[in-house]
Amino acid sequence: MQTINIEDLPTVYNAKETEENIYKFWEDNGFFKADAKSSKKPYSIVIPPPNVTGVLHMGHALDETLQDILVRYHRMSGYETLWVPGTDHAGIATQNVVEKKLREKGVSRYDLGREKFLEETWNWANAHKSRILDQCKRLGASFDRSRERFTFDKGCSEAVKEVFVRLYEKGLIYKGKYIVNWCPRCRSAISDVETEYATEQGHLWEISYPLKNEPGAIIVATTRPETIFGDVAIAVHPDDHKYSELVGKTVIVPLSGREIPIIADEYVDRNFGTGAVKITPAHDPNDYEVGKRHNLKPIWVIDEEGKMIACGEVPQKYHKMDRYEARKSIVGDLQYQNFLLRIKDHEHNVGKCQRCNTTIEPLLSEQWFVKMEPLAKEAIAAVKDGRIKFIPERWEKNYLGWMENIRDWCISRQLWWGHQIPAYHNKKTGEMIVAKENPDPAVWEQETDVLDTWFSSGLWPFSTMGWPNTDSDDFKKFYPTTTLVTGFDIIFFWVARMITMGLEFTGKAPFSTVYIHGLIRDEKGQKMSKSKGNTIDPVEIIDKYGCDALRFTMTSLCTYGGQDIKISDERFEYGRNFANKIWNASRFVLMNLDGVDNNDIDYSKLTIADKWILNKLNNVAKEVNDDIKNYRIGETAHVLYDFFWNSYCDWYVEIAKIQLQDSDIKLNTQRVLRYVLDMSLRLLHPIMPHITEKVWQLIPQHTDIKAIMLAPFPVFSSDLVFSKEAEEMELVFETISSLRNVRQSFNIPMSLNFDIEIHASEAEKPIFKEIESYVKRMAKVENITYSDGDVSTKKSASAVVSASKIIIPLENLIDFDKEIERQEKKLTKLENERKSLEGRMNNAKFVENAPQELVEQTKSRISELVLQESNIKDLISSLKA
RNA sequence: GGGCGUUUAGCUCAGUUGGUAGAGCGUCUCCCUUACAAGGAGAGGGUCAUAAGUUCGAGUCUUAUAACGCCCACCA
Repeated sequence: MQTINIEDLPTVYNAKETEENIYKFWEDNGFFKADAKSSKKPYSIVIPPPNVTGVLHMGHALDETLQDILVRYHRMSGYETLWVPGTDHAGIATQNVVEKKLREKGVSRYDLGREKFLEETWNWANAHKSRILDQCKRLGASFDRSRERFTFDKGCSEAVKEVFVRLYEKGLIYKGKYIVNWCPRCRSAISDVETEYATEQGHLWEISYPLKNEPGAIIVATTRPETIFGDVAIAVHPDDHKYSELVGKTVIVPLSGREIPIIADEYVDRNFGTGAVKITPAHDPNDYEVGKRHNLKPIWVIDEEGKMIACGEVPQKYHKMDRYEARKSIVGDLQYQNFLLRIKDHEHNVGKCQRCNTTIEPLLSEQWFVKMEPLAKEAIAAVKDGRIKFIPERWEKNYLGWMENIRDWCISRQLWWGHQIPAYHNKKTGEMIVAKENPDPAVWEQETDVLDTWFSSGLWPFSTMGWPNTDSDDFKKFYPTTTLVTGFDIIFFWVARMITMGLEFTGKAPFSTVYIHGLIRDEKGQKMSKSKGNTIDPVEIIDKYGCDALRFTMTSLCTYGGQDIKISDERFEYGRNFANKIWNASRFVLMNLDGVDNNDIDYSKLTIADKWILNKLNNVAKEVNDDIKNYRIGETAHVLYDFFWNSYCDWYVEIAKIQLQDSDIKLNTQRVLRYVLDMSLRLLHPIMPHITEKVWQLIPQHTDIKAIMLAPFPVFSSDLVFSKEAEEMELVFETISSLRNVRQSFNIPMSLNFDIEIHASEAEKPIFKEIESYVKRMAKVENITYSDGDVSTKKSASAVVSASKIIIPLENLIDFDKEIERQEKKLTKLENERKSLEGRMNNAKFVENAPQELVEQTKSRISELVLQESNIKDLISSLKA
C-alpha cells in the first residue's frame, strides 16, 4: 500500500471508503480461498444458505458476522479455513415470488405451463442469486466465492437423486395416502414443521342429526360445519352411558340425507362439547384414524383449492363454493331447517402455512414420505454421546425431544420449482420405478411432484463438498465441517435434517458444534417483519455507521445464553464510537512512531507502565482465545472494548506521552505502543476486520505478512507476565483518581497546577518515586515532596491512597467543612466494609470452611482498611484542630 | 397439557466451578488539556421479581409463587 502522510488522516474515521477498498484488497489477493491440499489442520463452515430471492436482513447480518468471526479467528490461528457460501432455491418461497410477478401481468403459472414457468423462475433465480451474497460482502464476509453453491445446482441435484434413490432402496422412502397439511393457496402439501399454529376465536356449532326411522336425534358439536357432507359416522365414547343406547343406530346427515352409523371409539372425549363427534376422515387427521379403525370410506368434500367439491355427496348449491363461504351458507341452511341448536364461542388452534399464512386444510392425499424413526436413532445417539454439541446446551434437549418423537417427513410438494422426484411411471402399465435417470422417456414419465426444499438443504454440508464423490479434495479435507452457526428457529427444519442425512450417508456427523444464537428483534422485542414495518436494513446501518460498527455492536449484544437481541438504529453508535476511538488512538501512535517498524522491545528498559500494559494485553489475549473457543463472543467484544479504551487509550497512551519525552526510553516506548496496538488490532480483527486491516496497513511494517487477516492471532505468553508491576500500577490509578477527585470537588481549575506532599509508607515510597512523572502530568501536579513527619492537614485537602497519605495544601481554595464531610463519608464507607469483613472473620465456620486463600485475603484487606481508617482519622482530627 | 427462557441502576442488558454487583446509553458537575467533543475528567444511581430452603457465605444452587415471552402437543 502507498505511503500516506499521517497528518492527512481525517480525525473522523471514514468507514465507507475504508471498507470498500479493504474488501477489494482481500478479494483481489485471493485471501479467502481455501486450499484443499494444505497440510494445515482444517476448519470449515458452510453458510446457512439464504433464500435465493432473499434480501439481506439483520438475522443474516448476525449469522454471517458470527461465522466470519470464527472463520477469521481460525484462519489467523493457523488453520486451513474454508467458509462455503451459497444460496437455497427455497421452493415455495421462490415460486410464490415468481407467481406474484406473473400475476401482476395477469398470467398464472398454469397459463405458462411447467416448462415455461421453470424457465421464468430460473431466470429470476439467476438474476438474484448473487444479490444476497454480494450484500454479504458489505458485511466483510470472508467466504470463498470460488466455491459458491446453490441447492438446485447440478452437484446438489446429483446428491439429491443419489440420496433419494438410496433411501428408497433401503425402504426409508415410501409413497402413500395420508392426511397431510395442505395449503390451498400454495396448492401443495407441506410438512408438519412448516405448519404453524395460531389461536383463533371461532365457534362451536351444535348440530342435530336425526335418528333414522325413530324419533330423537344425536347432537354433535363441531368447529367445521362445512365438512358435514364428508361425515361418515358419529362417534361417542364406548363408556358414555348417555349414548350407549344409540351406538349402532343410524342417523341422517342434515342437508344431505345420507345415512351414517353411530359408532363407539375411545378417541372421543366425553367432556368436550356434547360428547358426540362427527367423523370426517378425508379432512381431519384424527377422524382419519377413527375411520380406518372402523373401516369407513373417506368422502372428499373440499378440493385442493379449499373449495367445496362438485361431487355427488355435496348438494349442488354448494359446488365450487369457497370453504368459508360454504360454512356461512351451510350454517344458515342448518338454522333455517332447525338442525342448528346452539352456537358457542370457542377458541382453538388453527394451522397456518408458514410461507403464506393461509389456513391449512388437512387433506387426505397421496404423498411421499421419509421414514424418520430409523434415521433418528443415530441422530439421537450422535448428540447424546457428544459427537455433536449444541451451544448453548439447552437446545440439545429441544432437539432430542423432537427427534425422540419424530414423525415421518412429508417430502413431496405439488410445486414446479424444485428437485423433481426421481420416480418414473410407465405410461402404459402404470408401473413405478425409482432411479437417478429416466431409463427411456418414450416409455416412462417422471413423477410431477418436487421435493421439499429442506430435503436438499439437509445435504448441504456434504453436497457442497463434492459428495457423492467421496474422493474429491474438498470432501476429504473439509468434511465433516467444524461448526454450524444458525438461529434456533431452524433447528427442526434444517439442523436436525442435516444431522440425520449426514450420519446416514457419510457415516459422520456433518459438524461437531452447533452454535445457536438468538433472534434479532426490534427495540420493543417484537420479531422484525416486513408486514409490521419494523425492519432495520443492515445495508442502511452499514452506510450510516459502518460495517465494523454493525458487527461490533451486534457481537457485543450476543450473550452466552443465546438470548434474543433487541436492537434499534441508535445502538450502533456504540460500535461506531469504538471504531472512531480505535482510529484516533491509532493516529496518535502513527504520528509518534517515527517510522519504527518492528516490535523489538528491549525488556531491560521497560517501565512499570510498560510492564503493566504488556501484562494486561497478555491476559486479554488469553481470555479472548478462551472466549472464542467457548463461543463467548459477546464477552470477547467486551473484553477488547474495555482493554483498548479503558486501559490502552485512557492510561497507557497518556503515560506514553510522558515517556516519549524521555530520550532514554523513547524508542522503547514507541515499540511498546506499536506492539500493543498491533496485537490489539489482531485481537479485534475477527470482529472488526476493516478498520483493523486499514490501520495495520498504515503501520510501518517490517514483515512478510501481507495482511492482518493472515497475521498470527495473539496468544498468551509466559514471557509477558509482570504481576508485581501490574499490582503497583494500581497506585498510579488510585493516586491520580484521588487527586482528580479533589480537584473536581473544590472546583480547582485545570489551569492551576498544585503541589502535593506524600506521606508514603515504607514499601510504597520507591513506587511513588518511580511514578512521579505520571502523577505530575496526569493530575496536574507541580511539585511533589515527601514527608515522614506528622501529618498536618490544616488548610489542606488530602487523600488516603493505599497505605499512604497525600496532602494537597490549597488553603484558599478549600471549603474545610466540605473537606471534613468528604473524608468522613469515605471513612464510613471503609468502616462498613471492614465491619462486614470482620463479621466474617469472627465466624469460626468461615475461617474453617472458606478457602485458605480467601481467609488470608480477607485478613490482609482488614489490616489495610484499619490502616486507611486510621490515616483518615488523622487527617480529620488535624483538619478539625 | 408438557418443556424452555426472562425478571439485576431511569433505559437496554452483562454477570458458568457460590466469596458480597458491572457496562453502554441517559442524568449531574467541570473541561475544545497538541489522537479523538463519535472526546476527556469527576459524581450520583441497585434490599439483583417474591417467599422459603441449602451454605460460614446466594444475583449465582434447590423448591414454590407471580408476571411476561417462546416452543411443542390430535381435543371435535
